[in-house]
Amino acid sequence: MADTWQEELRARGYRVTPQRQLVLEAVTSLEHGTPEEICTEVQRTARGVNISTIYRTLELLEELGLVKHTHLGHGPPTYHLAADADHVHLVCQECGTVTDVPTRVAEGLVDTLTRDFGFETDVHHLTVYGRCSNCH
Amino acid sequence: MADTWQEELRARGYRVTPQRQLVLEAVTSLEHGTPEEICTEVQRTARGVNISTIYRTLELLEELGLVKHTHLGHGPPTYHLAADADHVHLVCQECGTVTDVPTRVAEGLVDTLTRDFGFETDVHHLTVYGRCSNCH
DNA sequence: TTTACTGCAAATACTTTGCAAGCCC
DNA sequence: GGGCTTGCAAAGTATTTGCAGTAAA
Repeated sequence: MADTWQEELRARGYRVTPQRQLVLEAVTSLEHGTPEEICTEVQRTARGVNISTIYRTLELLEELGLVKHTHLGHGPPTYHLAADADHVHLVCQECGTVTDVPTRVAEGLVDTLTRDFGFETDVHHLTVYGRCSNCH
Repeated sequence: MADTWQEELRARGYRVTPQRQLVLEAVTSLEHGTPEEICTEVQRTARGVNISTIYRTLELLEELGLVKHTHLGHGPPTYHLAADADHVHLVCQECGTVTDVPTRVAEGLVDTLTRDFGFETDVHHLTVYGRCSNCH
């Protein structure tokens, strides 16, 4: 399963470029990152890369199902690998800390929404706000 | 319990102004609204009110615990009365529809997070993404 | 009168878009 | 070589801030 995504790109008429590889690597190594942070990470290797390329690339990678994003509050969205997405974000409204917990915690919620409302939950996009154990 | 919030304002050294009353009324009648939408609603009564006043007022009303906001996706946040907040938002990633369901559906999740992670969930700020019954 | 509040305009943050040059295939 | 991609700059959308005039108490 070496370079599947590259082939997938080409199969769809897109091209494999250094920028796209770098963005995917940055998302991988950062685990969680805003477009700005990803841009900074990419620029450690290739200085010329523009922020608008980051936005365009993230949109493309998301369309391909390689990365996902979540809204963790006011600011810019956070991107992460779709493959690493098996967790739910807990955001502390007090200190801003983000904790990852297994999606298993939302099983009951998912079942209820499916059963009672016919709603198919995207658990990987779930963010829960509240107070972490340090802040109460 | 007529004018408690006005007294609360004054008690804290703030002032009761027509703008603040109008914003609260707009949030009440809209049920859910972005700052922009609230501004438009307010301006149906008082044309001169500026969008920056809306932002400042919403921040104040939230600090007082009268209104709350949620992030329903990319765009601007949605404000609603704290008193009306007893629901969870289901956002369809396909058609964009927002459905309100009782917070009760998240009981299990809340309990698990409290028990296993010491995390105190703010259910009223909970937004669940996925596909609604019409979109799959 | 005192000083919080507002409107206005400018600044800031985040994201998108147009276009000519560049590079993948 | 064709056309998808990129960098750059400019425009667009969302929000914040400074300041001087206005109004609540």
